[in-house]
Amino acid sequence: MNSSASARRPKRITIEDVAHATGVSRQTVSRAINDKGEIDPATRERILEAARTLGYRPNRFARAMVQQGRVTLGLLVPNIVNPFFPEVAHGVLEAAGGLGWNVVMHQTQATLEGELAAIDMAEQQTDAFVGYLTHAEAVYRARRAALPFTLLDGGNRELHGLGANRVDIDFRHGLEQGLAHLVQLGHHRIGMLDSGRDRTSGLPSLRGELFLECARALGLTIDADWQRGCANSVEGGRLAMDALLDEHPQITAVMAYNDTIAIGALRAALARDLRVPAHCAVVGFDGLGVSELVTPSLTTLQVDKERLGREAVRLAEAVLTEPGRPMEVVILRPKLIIRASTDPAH
Amino acid sequence: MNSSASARRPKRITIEDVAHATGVSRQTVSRAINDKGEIDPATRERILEAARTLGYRPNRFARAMVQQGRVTLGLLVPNIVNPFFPEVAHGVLEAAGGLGWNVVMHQTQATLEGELAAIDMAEQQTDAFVGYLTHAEAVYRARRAALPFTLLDGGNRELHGLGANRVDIDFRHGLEQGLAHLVQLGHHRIGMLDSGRDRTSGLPSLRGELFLECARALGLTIDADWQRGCANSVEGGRLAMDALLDEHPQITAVMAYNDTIAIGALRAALARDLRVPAHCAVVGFDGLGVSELVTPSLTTLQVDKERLGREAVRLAEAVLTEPGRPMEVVILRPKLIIRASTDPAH
DNA sequence: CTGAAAGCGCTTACAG
DNA sequence: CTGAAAGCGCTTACAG
Repeated sequence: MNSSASARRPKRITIEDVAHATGVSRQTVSRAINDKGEIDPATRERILEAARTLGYRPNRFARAMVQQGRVTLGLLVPNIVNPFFPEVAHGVLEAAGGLGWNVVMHQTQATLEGELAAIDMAEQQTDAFVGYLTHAEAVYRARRAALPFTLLDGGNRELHGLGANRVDIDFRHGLEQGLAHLVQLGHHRIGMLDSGRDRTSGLPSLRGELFLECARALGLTIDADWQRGCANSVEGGRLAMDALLDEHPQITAVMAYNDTIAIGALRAALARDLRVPAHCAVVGFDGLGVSELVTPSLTTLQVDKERLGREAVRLAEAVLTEPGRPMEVVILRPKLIIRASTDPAH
Repeated sequence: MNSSASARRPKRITIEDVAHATGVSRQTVSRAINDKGEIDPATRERILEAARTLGYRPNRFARAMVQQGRVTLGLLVPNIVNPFFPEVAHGVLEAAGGLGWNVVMHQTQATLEGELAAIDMAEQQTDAFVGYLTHAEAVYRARRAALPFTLLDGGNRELHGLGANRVDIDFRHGLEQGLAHLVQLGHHRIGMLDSGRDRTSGLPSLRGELFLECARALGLTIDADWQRGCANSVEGGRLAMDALLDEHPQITAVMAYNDTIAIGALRAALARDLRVPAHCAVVGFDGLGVSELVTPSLTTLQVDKERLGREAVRLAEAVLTEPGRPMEVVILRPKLIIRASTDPAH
């Protein structure tokens, strides 16, 4: 009789309990709780009082089932502490809030297990999700879940063929602008601090590849050695920049995979008493808030991260409204922000 | 017959529809969907196929009602873009994830309306919430909601008497350490860049008040004019520091309300060709990641923001498990991190 | 102003 | 291996 389940769960207080305690029916309690009219103020007070003392809270699932519950959106980010993602999250939260949607957030750490776990949660608890998936297997799982989702582009090539709604960043256009800016300033020996993520395969990242293409299109000759993978951190950028300058002192400018790595590059240059940009110019990517606060301030390709989030929600809303809808890809162009790390006049 | 409600909502596909389409009963469909045993593999496939083509997804509210749904925790932050809060959120997400809880996030903008709206959402959609409430009225609403919650300390004095579970920051201990550090370096004319938030009342903030108390305890004489309110931004700190240095050039060090304001102070000093720390030392508060990246790097009182989040979840879990539980206040001590903005040897 | 009935969409025993 | 019954905790018409 006293099963372990009933022993553990203290048996939740229901509307029935309040009804009993007050000597009225369930729906009279419902009227009081939901502040409907058509109820005697005195009994209303009596019921509310009883509900309070019993600690009654309506079961939100039961309520949601009969009314129709609010839409809940899952948001998957690798890690909210990485300063790129709070801005994306902000855009998502604002847009979702405007629709009256709830947002439940999951961190995936960009690992396969993390992504699969987040998808499983999303499948159970949400109506759709948006966010970053870095493993093709995770995308397959998401599709099998028959749950509408919108992918945000982390620059992972493999995911492009997978036919999901996406919000992409136009990395090529960003790199073109950055390189053209450097060329205009007279640089032609330009290195790149690439992400290390894809380097296990021995290949440059998508951004790294586009860098080479754009450089060629501008008539630059880039030695293969001038492009180095590094860990995605300030320290990673510092180490890679240090090695790059050791080996190839003729380089006069570097483009970084992102601002975090670029800040590491600034540190390496300054630690060797190299002047930035006089001896070596540095360009970042992403336009994090911190890029404006470091010394020298960082020239960067600013991505509208809030808009990224807003567009993702817009696509999610579109799919939810119109299930058969053809796939849509939104492409956002980064904007070149010129600062002191390339422009001495800044 | 074609009411506007039914016209708008396309009528959701239910388990019954799948059962009809396949010619089996509801619970056979349930078995197939939930991958239970005791089902003929062939019918299972047939059902799954039909479910896919019909676009069937189990109603999560119905399911949650009969099983017992996962706990959902509300997380209220002023704004996720402010770099203090992602770390708190990270702690919350990690701790909640460990309990198998979902987290739904709300931004309040620290306005009364924002906080009330978030509480209303939390009341409907969650089992408990944690986060920042800056208005006493919002705390009253939260208590009336009979929903367990844990407040995180934003330094708002008014909220301390309200008898809610809290995780506080020991501002006094932090300021003591910061001031003692400055005194040890030989500073005795020390200014403070205070928050502007509470200055409408003409009073210093809680942190500002504690600053004065600690300074007195150390035998320092602080002119009332040396303490200035400012907007909570880099620019706010810059403007206030500029004015402070104009009016009181004898000041040799400043403590800031937080790192953001301190970074503004650094900028103001450097713009006047004052050397930091030789001409003026600067101490921040919070220990944001950016404090390490600016030049000079910023001495600060580091708050363990992730732990803040974890403790909040722990308290929420405790209240949920043991409803009658006495109030608990956890107090976290900031840690002095000495860097170049005070220590020339750094 | 209040209550009896029906139903929201599922799952969980229990028969067969 | 499959189905008829009961029930999860609410709200929404509908009577009275």
